[in-house]
Amino acid sequence: MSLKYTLLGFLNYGPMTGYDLKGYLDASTQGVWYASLSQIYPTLQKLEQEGWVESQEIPQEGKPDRKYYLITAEGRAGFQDWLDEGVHELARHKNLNMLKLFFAGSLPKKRVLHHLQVELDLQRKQLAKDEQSTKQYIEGVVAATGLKREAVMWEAIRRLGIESKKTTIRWLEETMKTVEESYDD
Amino acid sequence: MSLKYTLLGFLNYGPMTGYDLKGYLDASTQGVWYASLSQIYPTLQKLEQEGWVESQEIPQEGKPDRKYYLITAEGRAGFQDWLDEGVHELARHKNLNMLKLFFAGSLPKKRVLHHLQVELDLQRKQLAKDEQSTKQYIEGVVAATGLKREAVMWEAIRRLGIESKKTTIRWLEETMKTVEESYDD
DNA sequence: GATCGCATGTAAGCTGTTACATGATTTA
DNA sequence: TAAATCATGTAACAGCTTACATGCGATC
Repeated sequence: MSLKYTLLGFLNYGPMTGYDLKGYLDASTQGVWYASLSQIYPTLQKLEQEGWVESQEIPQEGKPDRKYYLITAEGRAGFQDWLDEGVHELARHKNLNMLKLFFAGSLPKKRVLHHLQVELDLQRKQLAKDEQSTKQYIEGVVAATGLKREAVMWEAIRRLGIESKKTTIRWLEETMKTVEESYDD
Repeated sequence: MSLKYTLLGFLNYGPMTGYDLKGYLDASTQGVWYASLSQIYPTLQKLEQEGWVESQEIPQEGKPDRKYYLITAEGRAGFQDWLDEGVHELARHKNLNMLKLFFAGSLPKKRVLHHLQVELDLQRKQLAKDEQSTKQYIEGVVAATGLKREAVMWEAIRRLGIESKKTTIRWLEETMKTVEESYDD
């Protein structure tokens, strides 16, 4: 269960709430991992049962109490073991949008171009977001926490996200041309 | 349930067994979709219950009978509806290997470089496979079935897979350099 | 006045993985 | 002789999504 290690990885930087974790996850991992709040909260509870994290509630007014999670020594050890473990196969991603394009041969040309254009717009919009926001975000976290060394890999993953999106955008542009030229209706 | 549509998409080209479908899926979608046989077989059974496919058993000796699935008119219509439906958000992939690299700041330099090198080897090996095999595979299917128009998108997806892997390889090489230069232990 | 952000969760259900079971033939 | 290929599946479990529930304060 990889979400456990994702959460543990962030808690290793400092105590946070489930809500905070969701924010960090969305803002920093460039889509390398994703989870919803309704998966995060129960996972934190399981981690607590296993003794890998502890929680501490801070009362608030007008809002639910903030429930901070802190990584324990066992959690830290478990996380380091996971980190150290070798990787031995490629990730297999699933991409519903590309799956649809894979099968799009039986759709009218106009509709294929429309699907491609929608994906292109989405990718461009996301790239613009990534380029302006994530870098500042990382700099902010480093300024606040002093985690300079970690920032090397965060920055690397950020670059990977940007380069991947650029590759996809180039591919979408080229594929639109190919489709325009390659068949009739 | 997207596996349903994936299977239907292939069955739309012609009757096949579950085992065949697994082969096509692995060989042609460039990791755009993935499924195990133990997910494919029950999914085909569900599709049959829903009347979107029909099956026909061909006896064999020494091996289990081959069970061919054929798409029905309802299945074809359902598939076309799905294909035609607009897409409105980006896919979110999860990549365990990259997640580990994201957190690798607390690992010794040597170990980070090792993880990067393993991933680089895997990506290069897969790229080599894709470059030689998938193109021939597509040409073979077109020769056998005459699905020329479909081949435009298959070929496009194949190029996307190759370009994505090249981008990742370039990133891994650059990141190894950055890590070598950026910190001490 | 409606939606967004903050902040926590639960419950039901669907999706997907891993391990198991069978067994002949072919390849390394 | 061991492993891979062909060919079908089942059962138990883990992972994940969607819908629901609550409620204040701030912004549009």
